[in-house]
Amino acid sequence: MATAESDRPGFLLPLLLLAGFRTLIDDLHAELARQGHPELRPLHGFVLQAVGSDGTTATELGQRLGISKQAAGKTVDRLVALGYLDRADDPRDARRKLVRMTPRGLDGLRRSAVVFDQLRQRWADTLGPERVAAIEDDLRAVTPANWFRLDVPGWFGG
Amino acid sequence: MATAESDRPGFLLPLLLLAGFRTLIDDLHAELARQGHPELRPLHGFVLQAVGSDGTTATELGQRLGISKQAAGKTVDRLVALGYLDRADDPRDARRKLVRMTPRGLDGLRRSAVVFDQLRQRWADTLGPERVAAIEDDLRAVTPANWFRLDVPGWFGG
DNA sequence: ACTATTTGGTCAACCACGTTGACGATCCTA
DNA sequence: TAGGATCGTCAACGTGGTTGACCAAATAGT
Repeated sequence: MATAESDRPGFLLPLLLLAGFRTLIDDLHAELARQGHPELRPLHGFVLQAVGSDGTTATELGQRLGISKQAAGKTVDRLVALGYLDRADDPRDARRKLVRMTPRGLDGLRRSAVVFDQLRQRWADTLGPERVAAIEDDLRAVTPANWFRLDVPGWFGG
Repeated sequence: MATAESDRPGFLLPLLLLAGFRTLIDDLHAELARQGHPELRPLHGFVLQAVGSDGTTATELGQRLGISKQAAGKTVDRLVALGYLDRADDPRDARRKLVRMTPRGLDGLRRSAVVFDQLRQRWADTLGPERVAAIEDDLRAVTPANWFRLDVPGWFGG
């Protein structure tokens, strides 16, 4: 039974959306730690996703993530130190440094995708697949398109 | 027309939830800035909410927000500096410092609530009220209960 | 071909928001 | 009254952002 409209102050909606997001992220994080990636921070999966199997540069990564090239560079530094990414010179442009995924990075990304799929399935088991799909459709309808294309200003927070 | 299940990789769901959250928060933020509260950071509204009209202490605030008392203290520092909160000695316990909302803080909190209600209404205009309610019901069902009671570890992120 | 501009990466300083550890001061309890 | 718990704060640190400055390399314009 749905609660009456008057019982739903507006501040609950953002809180629930945040709760949903963080629940998924925390579960992912815990599962990745169990699967041999304890150093992978929650947002790193999205960074790996943004790097992609073709690799990128720090500047381009920054644009995709909607953050400055300096911030992207620092994030790359950390993931390089953790062994998830590496840097290589671009033979065709001596200014550019290609950022590519290492095998470990690829493993982390693949596992992230698998776990996310499992978590979504768990929601579907609880709510029914059509309601999960409805949430996705609805959120797509009320959020700017660039959000789910990953080129959004500040999607990291901050 | 809903997209087929196979078209919905799991990583889209958290992204859409985050997009929904940040869209609301950004819109709130922009509107609050327009209404005379440009310094209010997106999360400050939740802090004011947690302080409440009765006031609290830093330690208790930390428990409500699921962060350390030190972090809560620093957040209070900032909001005091901005004129949204003030501190007073507790006459019955010299260790405690009562954190209370100033008139400006109360104004910010009230406006936040109004704007959030308006934003929720805007979603209802687009999606239909029953689908917004369904999103809320569904998210309640798949997230731990403490989330929407505001006493959750690390709901700030980080 | 040689300047002038743009672009890519990095350094430095800074800020917001969190963490842990330590430590007085105060309160409560045995 | 001694011992322990609690409150606030200080300090050091980590992470994830920001701006500004700057050099080197590529590109565009004359």
